[in-house]
Amino acid sequence: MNKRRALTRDRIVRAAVRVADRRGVHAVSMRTVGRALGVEAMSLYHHVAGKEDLLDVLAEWAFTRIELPPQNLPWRKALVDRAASARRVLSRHPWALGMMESRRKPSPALLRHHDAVLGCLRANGFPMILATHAVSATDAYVYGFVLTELNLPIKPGESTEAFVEAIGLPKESYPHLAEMLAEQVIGKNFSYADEFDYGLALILDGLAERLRRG
Amino acid sequence: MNKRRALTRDRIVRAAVRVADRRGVHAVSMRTVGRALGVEAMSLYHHVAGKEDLLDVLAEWAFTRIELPPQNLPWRKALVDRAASARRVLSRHPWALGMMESRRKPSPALLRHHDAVLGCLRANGFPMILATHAVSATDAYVYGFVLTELNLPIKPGESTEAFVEAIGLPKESYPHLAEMLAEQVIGKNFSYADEFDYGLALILDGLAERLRRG
DNA sequence: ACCTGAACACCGTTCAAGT
DNA sequence: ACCTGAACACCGTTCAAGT
Repeated sequence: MNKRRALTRDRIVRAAVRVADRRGVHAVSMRTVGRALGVEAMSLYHHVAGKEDLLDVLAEWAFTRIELPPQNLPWRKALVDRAASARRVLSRHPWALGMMESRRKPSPALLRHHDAVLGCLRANGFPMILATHAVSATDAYVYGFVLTELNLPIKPGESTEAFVEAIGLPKESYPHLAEMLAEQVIGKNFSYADEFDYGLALILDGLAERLRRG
Repeated sequence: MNKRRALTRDRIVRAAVRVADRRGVHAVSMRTVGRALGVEAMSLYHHVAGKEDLLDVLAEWAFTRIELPPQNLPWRKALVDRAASARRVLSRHPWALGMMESRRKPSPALLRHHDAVLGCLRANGFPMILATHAVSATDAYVYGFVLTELNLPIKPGESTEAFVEAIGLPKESYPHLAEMLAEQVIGKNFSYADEFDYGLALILDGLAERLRRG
């Protein structure tokens, strides 16, 4: 059914995203993406420089999904919204974060994003230096949180018992970890996801304090 | 020269680390690691379950490099030291962070690490809940910062001009980014690495405040 | 201009065979 | 018990050939 539609860079990216979402980045190959489009692997080379280029385009695609903050939003809400949006996108497409480390040039989508956030902070009276700190700190926190979240042995829906089970290691070796689990996880409806807001608030409170002090 | 030495899991990991450091994770294959040991790829299967297992062991190895904080250290210094150690290790072995997303069970080294940090915070009077927040927030920040640091288009030594050059995009499209570069980067001896301490201080100040308030 | 088939040098992994 | 050679089903990429 795809046979008649012309091959475009855009159709290729969307097919690659589909493959990556469903079967992981490791499954993204010139051949699987070609197959998903009903086309030979070699046809892709007319629209994409090669595998590396395909992965670059994939990373770029993910960053365009993250919502840009409106310039006139209060800064705290803008940063919270942006963090939530980034977290949502990166959680939905786990391959995107893993690719950041290996990609080269900063993607236009990332630059556009940083520019918008800086603009919003400036409009809210942030000195440029503080705006830079704010972007750097919140960015790092969001990326890192998603990274550890993806690395957790359980998915959001699962029971905390499954979590403890998954770790399942002798109490004696990890006394404080065991205490932590006993106190906060077992029996409680602990959700690691809630940690996100707490840590973000730590950073935002710090920024508010420094903005106030001038 | 390696011909006579018996093959062990340990020698295999060290060879894999060497390959990953020198030529990237993508270059780590059963065949290249075998070659590095003067052995056929198939020999590795007697000590390692397969490629996935080899990568797990590689990730585990990296985390064992991160220094554990002594229990009796003041909490703030302990967290700063640990952040610095983690950052150093993950920067030296960039493949480690990229692998977190795809690995399964939490590594013993990671559990041991968290246990030690929790222990140190508890010894410093942290309620368990606050200690959990502290570990979660600083962990996320450190991982995320290293991730963006690795993703930067320049290496620490290079000039800021090279940085601006590398971005090299029309001022009109990114007015605030351009202003930021003009104000803080060009001509100044701006170092993105310095951002690390600022953001970490934001988090640690927040924790100190919450510890004081009880 | 766009797509393809065959070919090359690589992968991970299995398995029967060697020592 | 440990190592290997050959084989299988995969990769990315080149290139000459088709339409």
